[in-house]
Amino acid sequence: MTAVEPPHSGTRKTTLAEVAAAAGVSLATASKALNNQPRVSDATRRRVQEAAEKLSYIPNAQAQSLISGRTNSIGVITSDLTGRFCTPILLGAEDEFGVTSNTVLLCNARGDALLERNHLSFLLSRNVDGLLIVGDETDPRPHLDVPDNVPVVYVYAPSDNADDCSVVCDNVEAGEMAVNHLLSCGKRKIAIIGGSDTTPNAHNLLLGSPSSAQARLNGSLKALHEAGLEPAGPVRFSQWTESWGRAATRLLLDQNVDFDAVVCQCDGIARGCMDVLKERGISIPSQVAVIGHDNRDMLAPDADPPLTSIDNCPEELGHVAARALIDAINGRPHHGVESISCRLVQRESTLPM
Amino acid sequence: MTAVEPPHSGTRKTTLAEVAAAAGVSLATASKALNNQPRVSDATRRRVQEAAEKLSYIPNAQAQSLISGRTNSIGVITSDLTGRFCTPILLGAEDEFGVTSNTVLLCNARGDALLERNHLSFLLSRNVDGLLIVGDETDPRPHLDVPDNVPVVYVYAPSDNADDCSVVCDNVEAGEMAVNHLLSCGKRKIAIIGGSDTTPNAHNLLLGSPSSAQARLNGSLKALHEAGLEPAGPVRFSQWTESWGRAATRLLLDQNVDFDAVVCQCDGIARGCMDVLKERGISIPSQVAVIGHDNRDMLAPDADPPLTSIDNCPEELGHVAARALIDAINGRPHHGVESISCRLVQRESTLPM
DNA sequence: CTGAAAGCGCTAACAT
DNA sequence: ATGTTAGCGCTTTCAG
Repeated sequence: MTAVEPPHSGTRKTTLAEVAAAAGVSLATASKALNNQPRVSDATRRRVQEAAEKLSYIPNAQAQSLISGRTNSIGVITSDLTGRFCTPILLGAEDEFGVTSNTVLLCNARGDALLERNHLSFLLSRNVDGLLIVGDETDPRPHLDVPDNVPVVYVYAPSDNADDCSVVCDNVEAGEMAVNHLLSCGKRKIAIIGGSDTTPNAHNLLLGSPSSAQARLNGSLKALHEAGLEPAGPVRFSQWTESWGRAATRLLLDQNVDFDAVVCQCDGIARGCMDVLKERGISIPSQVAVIGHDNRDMLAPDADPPLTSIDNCPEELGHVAARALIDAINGRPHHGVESISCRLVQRESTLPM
Repeated sequence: MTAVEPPHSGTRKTTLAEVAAAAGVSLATASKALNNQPRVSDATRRRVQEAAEKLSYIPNAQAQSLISGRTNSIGVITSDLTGRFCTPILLGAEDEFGVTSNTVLLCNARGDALLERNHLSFLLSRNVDGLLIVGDETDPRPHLDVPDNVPVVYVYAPSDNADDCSVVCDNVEAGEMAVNHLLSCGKRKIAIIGGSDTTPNAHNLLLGSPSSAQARLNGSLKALHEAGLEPAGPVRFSQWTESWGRAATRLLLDQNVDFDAVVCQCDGIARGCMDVLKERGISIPSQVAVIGHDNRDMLAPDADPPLTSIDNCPEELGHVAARALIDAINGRPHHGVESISCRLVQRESTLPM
């Protein structure tokens, strides 16, 4: 960490007083003129605006918010080191705020609770109008203690306090969607390769908040049961990696499980699965169809054949979360967990084209 | 005298005045006490700190920076929609700024020049102490017109104004490094599969700033020439995708090019290349070694075999850029382009292990 | 329609 | 060692 010195004496910014002087009016009039307040003659207004333009006047947001009590900025605390969830969520949030002219103060807590507290008090001292807490897992995270005039929305990882507002993606629906798609393709013997099943702790069990692996599985099982089916072979959990996808697929094949489709709980697993199927000369999708989760950029569209996948729509998550936050800032807080629907992206790993 | 309210029931934030009153001291003393200024007795200081703690006092950053003239915040404008470059760069910058003292205002311009200008004036009105402009390509980008008391550092995509400070990764060195590693593994017949060669426009030609594909190629050719070698087969450019990697590799094989190693200009291409090699029964790395660029999380480590790759160290880019920005904020601006070294990450696609 | 004056919350000279 | 006072740049009554 490098030391920061006192301000460098550089060119000073033009103040409103200077603009007023240049336009030959008082401070108050200049302020009204620039803020489109009513009690200013058109001629004066124009004169002030021209002076401001000429001096390239930029209003001081600090001074403004000292008065208004509003900063038109929101704080985002994330623990997402890859930017995978965070970036699309921020994009969505920016879209929403764009209208209101808002700035995002971004902090990365790197999953460290202490760092998170530091960032939090920092953002509070900056008087952010609201907070977006972006997790990188679907498991619930501890409620954050924040003065209750500052609204908070939890994104991706919900708060463990049911009264808080959380926006998450619907992994149960995602699991269902995967199976239903395969069924619609005429597949009936559907195997499932799980991701990493972080055993939910007592806390999460109480809340009934399973890991994303469990949630996706629950959805898939539900869809199977509704069709009067059971998964082909045992469902195993290990990691969210290609190598696990390879290993799990080899297991299925070596144990002579009879299957014509595989739900892989992430695209990496699906890629590993496809590799092994191709290695064994099994054609995709005619003999075995493969579907993934997450619709990851580098993994799904460019697979061979391109991989059908369930997109969690993180950008939509950002939109909805931002809207909830704006509502709360405007005095209409949301409560509880809001689930965002996923989207099926059909490609050739399930559809012969 | 206003009653002191507990933090959770109060709507208004506690001010320093309230803390001072609670501690029975003046405003000035309270300020000194909390800012560890010298002229306060230990007893008083403790009393004030306790009062502040009890009232959960949070200083108002707006008021502070109205006085100090600095906001302890920097603005970041990015056009990186995936967060791939931006996130690690932000992490590096956060490290450098020290988590407790600085905030990052993040804006995404989505490659839109107008939106960029909007964000820029927004950040300026917020009096950011400096600006980090993060591109998503290695090609130079237009210089940004900013009042010269606000320092700017361009990251990843350099400014087209040589007087500006830019921090970029050294793709020439990366290209060299890839070839030299293969040479050190005993390979001599090295093929190269290029990425997307965005034809540099007249502007870039003048600046001598080739695309990253060209830069990497130049480095690789340099290393080959120094070893008295030429690339095996023609070097082709198309896209940064796996399918191009597959196509290019098939071309090499079908045209009977004699090669024992391939430099792929990104990990996706390398993955496609490996797939085709395996498909044709060519063993990696004993018959043909494969090396990629970028060391992408989901692509390189989990390939089969794991893919050796050149890491562009974006986090280091963030560190260096942040340091340059801090220097500039402190009145010691950097000028010109600074190149950051890459790092070779050895895995089994080049090394039998 | 325009301007003088009172702060927003805080720090930094200057008293005491 | 502590208190008083004058602003930082701006908006907003409230007089003219």
